[in-house]
Amino acid sequence: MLEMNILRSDQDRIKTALKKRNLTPETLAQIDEIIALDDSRKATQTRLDKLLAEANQKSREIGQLFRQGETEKANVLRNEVNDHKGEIKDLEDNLKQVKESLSQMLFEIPNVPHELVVQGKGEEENVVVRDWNGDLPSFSGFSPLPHWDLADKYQLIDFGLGAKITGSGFPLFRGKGARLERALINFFLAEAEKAGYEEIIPPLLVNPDTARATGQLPDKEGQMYYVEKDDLYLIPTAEVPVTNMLRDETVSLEELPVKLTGYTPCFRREAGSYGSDVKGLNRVHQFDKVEIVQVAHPDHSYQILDEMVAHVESLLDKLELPFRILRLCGGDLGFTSAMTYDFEVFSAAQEKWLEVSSVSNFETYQSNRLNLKYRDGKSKPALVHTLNGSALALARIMAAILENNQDGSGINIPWALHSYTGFERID
RNA sequence: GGUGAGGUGGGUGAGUGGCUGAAACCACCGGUUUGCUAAACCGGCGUACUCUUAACGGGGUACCGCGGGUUCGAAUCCCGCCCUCACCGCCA
Repeated sequence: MLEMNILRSDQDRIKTALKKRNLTPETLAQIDEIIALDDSRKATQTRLDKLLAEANQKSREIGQLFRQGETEKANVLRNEVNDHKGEIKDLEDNLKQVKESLSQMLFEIPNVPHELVVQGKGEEENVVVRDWNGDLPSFSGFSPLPHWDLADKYQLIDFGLGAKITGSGFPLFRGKGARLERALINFFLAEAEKAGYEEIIPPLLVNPDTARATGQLPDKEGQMYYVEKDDLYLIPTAEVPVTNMLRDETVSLEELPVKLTGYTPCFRREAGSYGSDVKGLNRVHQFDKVEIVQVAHPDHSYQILDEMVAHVESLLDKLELPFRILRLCGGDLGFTSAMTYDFEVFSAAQEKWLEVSSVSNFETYQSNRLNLKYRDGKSKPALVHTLNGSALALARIMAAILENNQDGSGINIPWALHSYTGFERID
């Protein structure tokens, strides 16, 4: 969530920037409400502190008087303290309530877009910052099959069995399909470790505090699978457990940037999706993903964002996949992000660009909720910037690899994966 | 799941109702000393909120796992929850 003191001191800039998200006027008006409510919070706080100070003072005197045997005077004071108890209780309750509604209202204000982010309604207005200028895969002598047909033909993925065991959107990988999946995971992890990321294998279920801290709750509650009996959520991305490792921590300057990577399956209910978008691997309830996370000094976070984008580029280069990079416009930008680059890979048979990675700088939006700070020696602890990105999401990469590398009689595995798969071709 | 012990500041750890925001030690920072290092000595050393100040700073409040309660007053007493450790049960 946004920082209250910045919201107060910088509200014009923030309002202007938030307009890029095409927010309703009501949402923008909420900022004024928040500030007004915060004013009343301060007043209540001040009044309460004053009463408590008095009560504390008198309590100390009572102790002294009792020791001196002056019980009468003590009793007078005791009654005085009791007289204010009602008001103190009211103020405390009021304060608690106000704080709660304040944070609830703050949760509803999305992050402030970076100045490079353009205004826009939706994905059509995203800015292509790096287009694909090479050739797109072309096929002669046969018509390319979409990946779900290839998966079937070469027995790589069995969607029917997945549906039988669990339901639709839970693919079952088998044989060379399973090995290719595992090869991709290992390849991505190895590349991340080469780039200096520490590998994490986190829990796949998280408690509500954790889900709240990275912003999945209350925002995306309906998108997560929930285990009611134990009050736990299945993670929609490794970002959730990995970023929460640092919740309520203060890191020293030398520890920055913290670089973490983790492979996990990701679980998403994807309520409301339908049509060709969900065919095959395009949109599934369970998929594998290697995530990269960085915790950075605010002065360096955009440099680090570029570094992370370059890392994802290098992965796609090595996989020989045609891709383009978009900077999301205000309307398409995620709720918690200040700037996001999306990577799209061309899937040759579907003739579609598929989103395979999203790399974002959250600035202090996440760290504020996480209470994640750094200390630079002398000054007070300050909030860090957090960033994360997929490097990469497996399902759609798999789809693109299968479709782009088919030659009519089989599928050629990209060279970079050979040592991970142990085979060079599927046929 | 059962029983027992325990959760105090960056760490170890004292503290069973007021003089304890919290001893002591370690770590850390500053200083004295020193050819350098070390040692010794002196000083400093939590966070959040709030009021005040041009600022340095100063005042107040809250926080001893979390949430309630008792009391004029709670780290300390009571209740609930969470977590850790040990043993038992179950188990990949």
